[in-house]
Amino acid sequence: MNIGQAASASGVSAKMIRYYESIGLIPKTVRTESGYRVYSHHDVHTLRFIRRARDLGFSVEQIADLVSLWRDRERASKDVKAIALDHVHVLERKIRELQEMALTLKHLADHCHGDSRPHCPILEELASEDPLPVHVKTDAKFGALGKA
Amino acid sequence: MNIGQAASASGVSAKMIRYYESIGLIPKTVRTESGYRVYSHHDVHTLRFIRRARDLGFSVEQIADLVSLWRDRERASKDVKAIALDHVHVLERKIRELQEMALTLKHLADHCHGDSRPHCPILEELASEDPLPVHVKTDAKFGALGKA
DNA sequence: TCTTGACCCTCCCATGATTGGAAGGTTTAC
DNA sequence: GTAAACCTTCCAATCATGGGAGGGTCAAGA
Repeated sequence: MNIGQAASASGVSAKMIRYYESIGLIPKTVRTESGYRVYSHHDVHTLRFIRRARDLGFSVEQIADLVSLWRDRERASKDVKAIALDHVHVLERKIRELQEMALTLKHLADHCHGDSRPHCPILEELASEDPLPVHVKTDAKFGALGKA
Repeated sequence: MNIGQAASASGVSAKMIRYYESIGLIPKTVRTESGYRVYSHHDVHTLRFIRRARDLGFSVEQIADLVSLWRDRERASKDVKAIALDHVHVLERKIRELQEMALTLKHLADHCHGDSRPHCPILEELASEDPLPVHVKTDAKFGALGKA
């Protein structure tokens, strides 16, 4: 199977498959004489595993750990669970941060007439010297939240 | 005021101040003879405005719009409100995505004994050929959610 | 057999916001 | 006068992903 077929069978783009190979998340494949990468159904299975883990928001680093646990028949399930729960906590923290932002903003927007006049509590609040009301005390690292 | 003082007064790092200048979010400042940037209290006020908007998760592009509306005494408040509400919707979508991920993961973790034995429903689910249960149907773009 | 289009290859670049560092000049306080 | 604490510019890295250029390969049809 060529990379394109492996890509559509796994849901991981050809670009990403090459990238995963380059960073060592997946091993280097066999190549044809002319240099084309060749994939087996087993490889596709692994790629699908990776894609599912990505869909759950795991980082590539965590996925590497999960894949190696997956391959390890002697693994302890607590090791897997620890990674999963750790990630749950990260997700929950992000969720809380976003909720605080959304709540604060909604509150501000509620108080803005939203008409053609210039008066606007949203801008006033942003321009204020006082601490932002309730909710907001952001971990600024979170920044603009990935790309839209 | 030097850039370091402006940074600590505004909460925006010197690095970021230079960056904001380089991308045109803030205008180029006056310089001393020796090339040091000089900031006024007014500049610091603007930087603080920017920082607050960042804390609420606005992108630099949106902040540019907000700053120009802020400066515009003839602005219509509906323009500001539109940006804010648009952002609220983006936030809410992200929140929903993360909640789906967290819920799915928690569900899987709940069914994992987390002991020293290898059996693990989390890995089984990731390795499964079937669609992920409930919750998950991710906008993969969201990926690893910024940096930990 | 030749051509064409659909593949594949490897590089490099860009994203967004931010931090880090190197190499070098300036200011300040002792 | 010197050392520390600033400042300057430029370059690189982060993380996962996509885009594209420039070039080779393969399969199907004329």
